[in-house]
Amino acid sequence: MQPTVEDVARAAGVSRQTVSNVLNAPERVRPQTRARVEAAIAQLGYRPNRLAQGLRAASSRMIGYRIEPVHPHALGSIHDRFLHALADAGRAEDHHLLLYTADDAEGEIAGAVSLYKAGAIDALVLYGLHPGDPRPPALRAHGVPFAAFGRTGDDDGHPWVDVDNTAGTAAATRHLAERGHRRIAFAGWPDGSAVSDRRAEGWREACAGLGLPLGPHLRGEDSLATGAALGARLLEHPDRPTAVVAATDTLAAGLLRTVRARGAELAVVGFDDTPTAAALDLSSVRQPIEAAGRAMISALLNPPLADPAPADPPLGGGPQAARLLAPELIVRGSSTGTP
Amino acid sequence: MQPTVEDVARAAGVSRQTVSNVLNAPERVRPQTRARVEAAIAQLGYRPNRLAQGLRAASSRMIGYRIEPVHPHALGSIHDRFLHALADAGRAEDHHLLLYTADDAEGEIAGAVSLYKAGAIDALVLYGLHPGDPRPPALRAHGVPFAAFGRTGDDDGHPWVDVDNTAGTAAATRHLAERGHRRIAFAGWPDGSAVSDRRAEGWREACAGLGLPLGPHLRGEDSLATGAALGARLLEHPDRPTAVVAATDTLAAGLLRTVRARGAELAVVGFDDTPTAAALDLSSVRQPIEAAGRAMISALLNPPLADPAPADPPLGGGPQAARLLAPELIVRGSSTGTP
DNA sequence: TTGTAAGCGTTATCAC
DNA sequence: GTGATAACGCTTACAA
Repeated sequence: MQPTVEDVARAAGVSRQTVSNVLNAPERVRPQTRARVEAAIAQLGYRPNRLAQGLRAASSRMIGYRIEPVHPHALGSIHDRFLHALADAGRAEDHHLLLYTADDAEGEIAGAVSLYKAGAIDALVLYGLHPGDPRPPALRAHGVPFAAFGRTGDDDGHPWVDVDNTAGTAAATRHLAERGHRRIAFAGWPDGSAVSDRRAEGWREACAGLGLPLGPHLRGEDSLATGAALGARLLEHPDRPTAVVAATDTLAAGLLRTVRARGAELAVVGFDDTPTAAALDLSSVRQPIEAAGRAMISALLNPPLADPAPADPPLGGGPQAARLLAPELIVRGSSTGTP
Repeated sequence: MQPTVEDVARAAGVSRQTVSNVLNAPERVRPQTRARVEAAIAQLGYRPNRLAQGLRAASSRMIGYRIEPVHPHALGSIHDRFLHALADAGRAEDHHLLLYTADDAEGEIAGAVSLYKAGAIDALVLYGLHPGDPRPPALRAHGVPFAAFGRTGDDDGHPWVDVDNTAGTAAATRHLAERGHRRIAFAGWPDGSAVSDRRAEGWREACAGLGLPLGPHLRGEDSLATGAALGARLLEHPDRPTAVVAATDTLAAGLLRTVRARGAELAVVGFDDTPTAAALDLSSVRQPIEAAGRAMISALLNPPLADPAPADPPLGGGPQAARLLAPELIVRGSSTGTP
């Protein structure tokens, strides 16, 4: 059994509430008394019980996070970096992450709502958002506070943080142009993926800004095999590019495999700077995940959660701008040959 | 505000305790009454408050887990698989993971003790154990229950689960021998790493069992660059091997880079089956992490935590045996050429 | 400044 | 089978 306020009070020769005051409103306690209480706390190794605090305060100081199964195709991900960043940012605010699993988005919602209603979590962190994502509206309907890492396109009702994907591929494209490449392709996922679209947009805009013709825009699912196949298509393309920007490291790794297997010359830049990128000597765009984690926690704990006054001016504007974080290009050997 | 037992009781026209009985001892309640209460629960969306339950039961149903910063050298890791497995195994038992961060082992201990004393966690999961690891004795001294994934060599006082590293490299070695290799090297970390030692042992024993001469045993820190350097040493070795078993995928990837850059022939098998292994077409030994996660949770929640009777027979023997899990060799292109 | 009293939501005990 | 009472550990009015 752990010591309680009562034990501390007895040891210090004061009442239970004085101990509480020492912890929560020290200025109200005579220094001498305070010192005695603090000595007792230290000596007994007393820690306030978080469950009791939470029950009283109606706040568990826990943030829910659904951990997804590791996708077998994708090469390592930045997910573990994100999780660590989140946990670390929470530490400063005395909040912790509560991990849970679910089989699908529906189960994720049900699990989150259940944890919230049970008072196990105060809020939720969502990631991997996509257009039409069912989670934000569902959580909103159930009154579960949350912040999102990524956007769905309909993000006005909740705090979010995102990485400026467009800026990332634009930087990659400019880097390639600086190395002398004039014909730069892009490899992304199919159709309506908002992330891939934004990354393609950065490439397109950068090419336009530089006065370069637009190279081929290839699409395929995010796997190594697809990347390799796209590489073959690129090398056999009638209008063969000398460089390619890929929407992910996985695709880039596939491209690179084909390129290297054939001894061909094709500069490649990936996205995410996964550990695999370093292993393959692949240039890649690195997301500022640590900053994103801090921004998420801050978004969750500061205005939205603390003061949900209904008639206040909407969030937008100032703070929102700081939530779009700029990525950084990491240059390696895969993009530094000459065309 | 969420509904409470009281609300449910009022809605069902019974008393608070009857509601509690419906949840915790349904057989004691007349079916008719029970149905009425259950309807009220469903209609109100009532969920028992976990904080209140925890306070009452002196158990938070939370398991602490320190998430370490991502090691920048290592290629992806199996850590995210482990974490998911753990969280998923906990779900079945209605337990959740509480993530926390720390700067070093000392901070990890302090954090864990603090969380435990605060009633925020019931127990801890440790991983990355090494001989002389300060954590088990410290936690034991503070009375914090824990289970370890991995062994320190002095593991009698706590539940643990480990992967049979020796069996893994032995399987890799036999696989290479079957492909016709007669001279097989090993690349591991330096000195007293228990894990590397066990992996080297599997290779050594398998070679002996097969009547093969022992190839060179190289050592270096776990990085890509080191792997690449070891690869060069191997290719220039006076007694050049035709295959090598590496203690990690990171070392294997480095070896492979040198091998492929020089167009040399050297079969390589890694360890961990990280996503990078698939990317590099690298054969690798895959740890049964999902099973390990389940075993950890089970070790934590079943005998040790539920019934810490002091004078009982020690754990050893039967259950212990099942805690050493057999890995699986995943064969890919890096080891299927002929010597 | 310090102490008294009440309540957060749950469950176990014990009468009825 | 059901209902009143108490207790888990903490905090916050409020009174001394």
